[in-house]
Amino acid sequence: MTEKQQSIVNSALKLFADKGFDAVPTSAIAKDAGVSEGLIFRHFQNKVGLLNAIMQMGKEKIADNVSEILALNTPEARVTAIMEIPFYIAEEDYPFWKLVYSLKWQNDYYDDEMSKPMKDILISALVEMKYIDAESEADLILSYLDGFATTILLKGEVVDKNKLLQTLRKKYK
Amino acid sequence: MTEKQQSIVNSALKLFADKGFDAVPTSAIAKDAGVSEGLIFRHFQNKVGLLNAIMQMGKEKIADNVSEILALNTPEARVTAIMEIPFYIAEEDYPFWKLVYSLKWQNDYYDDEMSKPMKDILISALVEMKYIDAESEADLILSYLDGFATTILLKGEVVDKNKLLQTLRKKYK
Amino acid sequence: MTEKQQSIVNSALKLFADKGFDAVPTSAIAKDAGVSEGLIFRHFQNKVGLLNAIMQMGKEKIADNVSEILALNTPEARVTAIMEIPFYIAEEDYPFWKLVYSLKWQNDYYDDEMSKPMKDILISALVEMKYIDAESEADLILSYLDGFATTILLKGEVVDKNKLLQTLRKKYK
Amino acid sequence: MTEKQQSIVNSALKLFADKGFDAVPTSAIAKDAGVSEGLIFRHFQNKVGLLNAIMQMGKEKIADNVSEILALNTPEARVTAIMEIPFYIAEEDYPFWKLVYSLKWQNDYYDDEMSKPMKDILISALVEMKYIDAESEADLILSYLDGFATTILLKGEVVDKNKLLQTLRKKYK
DNA sequence: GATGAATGAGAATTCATTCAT
DNA sequence: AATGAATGAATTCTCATTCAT
Repeated sequence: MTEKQQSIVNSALKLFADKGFDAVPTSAIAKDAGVSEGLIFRHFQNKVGLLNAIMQMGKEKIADNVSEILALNTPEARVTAIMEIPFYIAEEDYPFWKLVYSLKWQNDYYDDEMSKPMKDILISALVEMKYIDAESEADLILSYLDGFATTILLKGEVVDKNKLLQTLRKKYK
Repeated sequence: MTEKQQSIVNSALKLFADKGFDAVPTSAIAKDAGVSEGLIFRHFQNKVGLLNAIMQMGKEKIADNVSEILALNTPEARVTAIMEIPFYIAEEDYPFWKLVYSLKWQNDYYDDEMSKPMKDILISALVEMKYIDAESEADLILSYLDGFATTILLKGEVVDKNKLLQTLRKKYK
Repeated sequence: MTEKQQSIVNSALKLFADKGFDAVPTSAIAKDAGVSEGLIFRHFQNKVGLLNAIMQMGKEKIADNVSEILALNTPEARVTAIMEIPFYIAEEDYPFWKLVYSLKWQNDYYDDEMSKPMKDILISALVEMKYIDAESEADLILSYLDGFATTILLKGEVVDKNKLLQTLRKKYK
Repeated sequence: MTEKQQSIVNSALKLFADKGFDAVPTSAIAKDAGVSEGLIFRHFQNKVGLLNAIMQMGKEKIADNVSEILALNTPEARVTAIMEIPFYIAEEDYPFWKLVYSLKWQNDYYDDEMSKPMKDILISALVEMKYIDAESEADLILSYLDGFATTILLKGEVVDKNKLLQTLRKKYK
């Protein structure tokens, strides 16, 4: 990926995360990226192609996450790690996650791809832990995860993330 | 509000919730509502005015919710009721809540107004219950709430809501 | 003409004179006149009909002017009177004349009707005064008239009308 | 300025001069100019931006006029030259001046900028010529100028411009 | 006579996308 | 690869006009 390509992706990600995919004209992306509008289409075919490229890059990050979690020894550790994912998102990755969460509400395409691997890991961990209704238990934990993500990504400046994590951990001693 | 005005609001709410505010042209709303496009602007000034009207109507619903919860006797009951709100949203109100949640991600204007009263109730209930860090505790519960809302509104057809609630309650017996 | 009809005409005249016929929506007229938009069409058929009604009323005023001038004894007095017409327009008639002058530039329909009688009087007066090229002389005087009208109607607050008239008269002792 | 940009400006000037700014849709300009409607907005932002561009180009023409007049040796020559400006407007510049004069009547924004330099030259010439009330004298001459412009631009085909100028000069021999 | 809801045509503007250079 | 002019379809919004009450 050339420097300009990267610049387009960065600008698009920032703007999409901020205003939503549909609210961002390609002209705004080109301007922010300091390139001509035509270049976006030469590199990414069309606006959706640009979105796909962004999501593709994100998925690779997620794959890394998944393997880290799989590397944990106990099922308990794996479950906890998943639930606490939002607390460990690097600030530089906030735009990507904001975009993922905003797309959830309009488009189920990306969502499944993102959460499916986590759900699979969760269920097998919970089965290993002898939970009777592992699926419902998994859904509950994924709900927590979504809730924490929502809070952290949207109220990052208002809510004390670390205190929140502490409070959470006390419950799950 | 005339019949046609109501029809516009209904169609807009449905479409906004489904595709997102920015992805719905006013022509689509008019068509769905069976009115001329101009009428939207005559009644609501502009597209944002229409959105505002929808949100205004929703806020009244929320106010009702708030007073119901305040009517509960014990702080424990109030806390539980808030956390479980998403499980009790009527299906006919799903579009409104989907819209609220989707707007959160591009526009924090409405959000504060929505969650502020709940947070206030939570904090005073938690103080009454002698929690040391009531604020963090409240944030945690509101995070749960957002997570449950996300799951129920988005995966309503895939996830068994009642089972999920049962699983949740077992934890907070 | 009923009170509301008069109110419509007044508002329309004021707004047309100020912003130009094409720049004034009928909705603005209705609002300013304090009547419903439909009423304009009931009384005047359409927007052009309203303009015609205004111009018709103005023409009657002009006819009065014409007879006053015809009543003057000497041809010199008549010529002078015509040239000085703009200096004697009542302030309340400014909007009407501004409208006439603004329409000149888009629409030759009204202009002829307004200036034709004056030109006829001028020519016969000038013939009587033994001018060789009465027509050119008349055009020159009508040009003066237009110039004074332009100055007085547009720069009424900036230019001292009376001083200007004095200066003019010194030339034509 | 590209060829198409120039074509837009030409068409707009012609149509605005003819029918008035508010009466000309951008679609008509695009059609006349043989370009897509969108191009107008890409180059000039909006309809008013197009008008501004036209006026800006015209002001440069005026500046040329002003310097020519300033180059004249005697104050008498300068005064006469200003008064006679309308007689020397090139036919190709008629549309621009028609536009200026038609805008005067709804919008005084441009007017001052146009006539101010002329008034300044006039006053200093008249002072040099020992006129007691130079300002009023200047206003009178500017009124003449406006009158001649009105006649020539609007009745150019009906009135004999040269004869009129002759008649005028006889007065000011 | 009077209102105000409603319409439909059209006007200004936006925007994804193409294309010559 | 990169630009920027250009397009055409859509989109938001306006406005004269009609019509039921």
